[in-house]
Amino acid sequence: MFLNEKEKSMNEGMSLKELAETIGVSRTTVSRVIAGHAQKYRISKTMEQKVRLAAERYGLVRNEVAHNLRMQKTDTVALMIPEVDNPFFSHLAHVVEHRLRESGRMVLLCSSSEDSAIERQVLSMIRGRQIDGLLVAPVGTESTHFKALERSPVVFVDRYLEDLAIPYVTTDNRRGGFLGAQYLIERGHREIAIIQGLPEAVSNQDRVVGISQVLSQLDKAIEVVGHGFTIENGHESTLRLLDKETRPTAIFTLGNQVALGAMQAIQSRGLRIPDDISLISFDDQPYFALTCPPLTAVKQPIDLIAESAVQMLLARLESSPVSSKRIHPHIVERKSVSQVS
Amino acid sequence: MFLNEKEKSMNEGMSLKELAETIGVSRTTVSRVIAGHAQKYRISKTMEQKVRLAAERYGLVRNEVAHNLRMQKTDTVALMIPEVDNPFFSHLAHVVEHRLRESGRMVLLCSSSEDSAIERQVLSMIRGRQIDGLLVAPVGTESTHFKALERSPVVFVDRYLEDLAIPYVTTDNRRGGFLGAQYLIERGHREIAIIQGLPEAVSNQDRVVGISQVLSQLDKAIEVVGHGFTIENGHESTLRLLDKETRPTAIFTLGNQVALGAMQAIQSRGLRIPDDISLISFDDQPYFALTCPPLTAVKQPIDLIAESAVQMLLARLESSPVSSKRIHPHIVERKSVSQVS
DNA sequence: CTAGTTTGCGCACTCGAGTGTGCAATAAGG
DNA sequence: CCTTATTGCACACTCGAGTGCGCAAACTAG
Repeated sequence: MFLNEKEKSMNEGMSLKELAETIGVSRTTVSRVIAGHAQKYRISKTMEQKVRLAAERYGLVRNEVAHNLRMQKTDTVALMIPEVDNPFFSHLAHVVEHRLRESGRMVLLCSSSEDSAIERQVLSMIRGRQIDGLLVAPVGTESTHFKALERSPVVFVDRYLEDLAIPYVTTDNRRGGFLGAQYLIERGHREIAIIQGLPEAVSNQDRVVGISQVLSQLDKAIEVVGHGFTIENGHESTLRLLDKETRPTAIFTLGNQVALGAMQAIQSRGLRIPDDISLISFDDQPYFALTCPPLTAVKQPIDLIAESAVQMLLARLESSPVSSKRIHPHIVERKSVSQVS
Repeated sequence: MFLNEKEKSMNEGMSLKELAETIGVSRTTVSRVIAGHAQKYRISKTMEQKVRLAAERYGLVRNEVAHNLRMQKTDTVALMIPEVDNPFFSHLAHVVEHRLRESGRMVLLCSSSEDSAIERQVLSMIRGRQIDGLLVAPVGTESTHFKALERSPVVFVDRYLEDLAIPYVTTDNRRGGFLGAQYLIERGHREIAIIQGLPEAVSNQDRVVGISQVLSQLDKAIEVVGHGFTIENGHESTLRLLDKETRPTAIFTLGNQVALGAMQAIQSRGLRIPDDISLISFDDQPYFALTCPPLTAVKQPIDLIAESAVQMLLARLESSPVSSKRIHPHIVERKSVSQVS
């Protein structure tokens, strides 16, 4: 597009090659002036001005594809996340896009739909596209298809694969799990149910580990149910929990969408939060302050995670050494957890 | 990346050129086999098999940049939206990415941050990148920088510029505004305040027009305040409304984030919805069902909008004729609007 | 006015893949 | 067995921009 119009006459869009022809100089010269190498290649001031003016006048638009081929880079970074429409990831994408644009790069948006097969498919689609780097939240724990990328500028974000030499930025999920569980324990809860997101996701696993560290001190075995960072999972898992003979006194959901589903389910059963049952969730979102009741949550500093990940990737692009980061979450206390006597 | 490793020995990633050299045939032949043109160019079955096997064995990865240069297309579509982290747009992006991937294309994610200057900057960044098409929700009403794209495969989504010959898919915002206002009127509301999103956005303007059609029948002049599809705008505008001597009996917010801010503000003043004041919002979101109280909203069929836009773009890529679409919204009734006597 | 230096610019190559055409080797026909 | 058709493959070009190097013209110096 953009260049296949017939009306070349209008001042929009003329390739470097065409411009060279219209002003009657070689492409070489134009290329050098545009690249700012005029001095280096001893282009006369006169000629330089001539080219500059013409570029301005005719609206020079360099063919980036050709440029990319020659330069062996594309100023493009791929961002692969499980679902764009999970607020956690959409915010992440927002910050990433913003920061990368500031650095003159563009973002290729890839979604794995939490499906390892799609992840592999997408990976093969971006292979060969000569992207400069990759930011990815891997779906599962399978590391084979990332193995070949260990020496490439890749940074894991939110999730990671420990057995690979690929740096990552993530919430300290164990600590988050720990904090959340502790919060419940301190308020007298003993019958605590965990509704997890995707069991395969490392972030999820770490959250569960953190929670276990607290709950294992109790006699009770921890109950972890559910499958998927979705509203549906939250809804169905909660219904199942509520139907049991001994209902938990508190539910800890491990994802913002899961919490939404849980709330729906609890309300649909005519129960009240936190009077009848308490609810706390991992991953705080703005609207948690407005739900009924406002939800207490373990907040992940998404902006910080996203910016660190971009910084790290930019560092890797310059071959600077980087080291993985776990960022501390904290509890945002609202009104969804009651004190149990 | 992906190819700059030294260990070519491992079966990951060998370019067409390299593969040709390793099996001792010309690149031409490999290229033709891979492109499926074996028959057309009379490549022998034997040779074809040989190439196919080698491709499989060595893990052929074609250099897409070179391919793109030669083919004058990139199988990439740019999606330019104001903010990725507005749930409306993140869902839109989700569907778009999904559908385009199914068609073998990738998505270049661009954000304009509701800023016309950034929009222009981004537009110039994708110019020359030889993208196949563009899906865009334009920021304002300025059409000059899109003028040059009239004959290119561009589709406006959610917002549009009527004076350009560029097709669009959008909610029928006038009708949505009409429905929402009518809903309030029918329930006895007369003092209605509108908190708009961005006044420059066509979608917003149309909503206001639709509302006016209903409210102009009343004696009252319509009160439209606010600026921006943000939580902050919702919050501040609402506070200002609440501080007036005659408080409106109902507020109609023209964006999902605006509604969130409005709720916060109302609650912070110790007022209750819908007893003290009613609230209805444009653009329904899943969590609206869980707020306190559940919010009544004018729902836009985002999936339908996104899919239509993609369909339309794919049609344009095949030079099929397309015509713009306005999709009907409808009211999702919940509990945030009271009957006023 | 000539020898040497500097300045200014463009040729011809590169990046990696796709394609029209030509040239051998083989097969078919008489 | 020789001619003609057919098959099989690769040369050399293309896409558009970047770059080493060389060759003229202009300038300086002797």
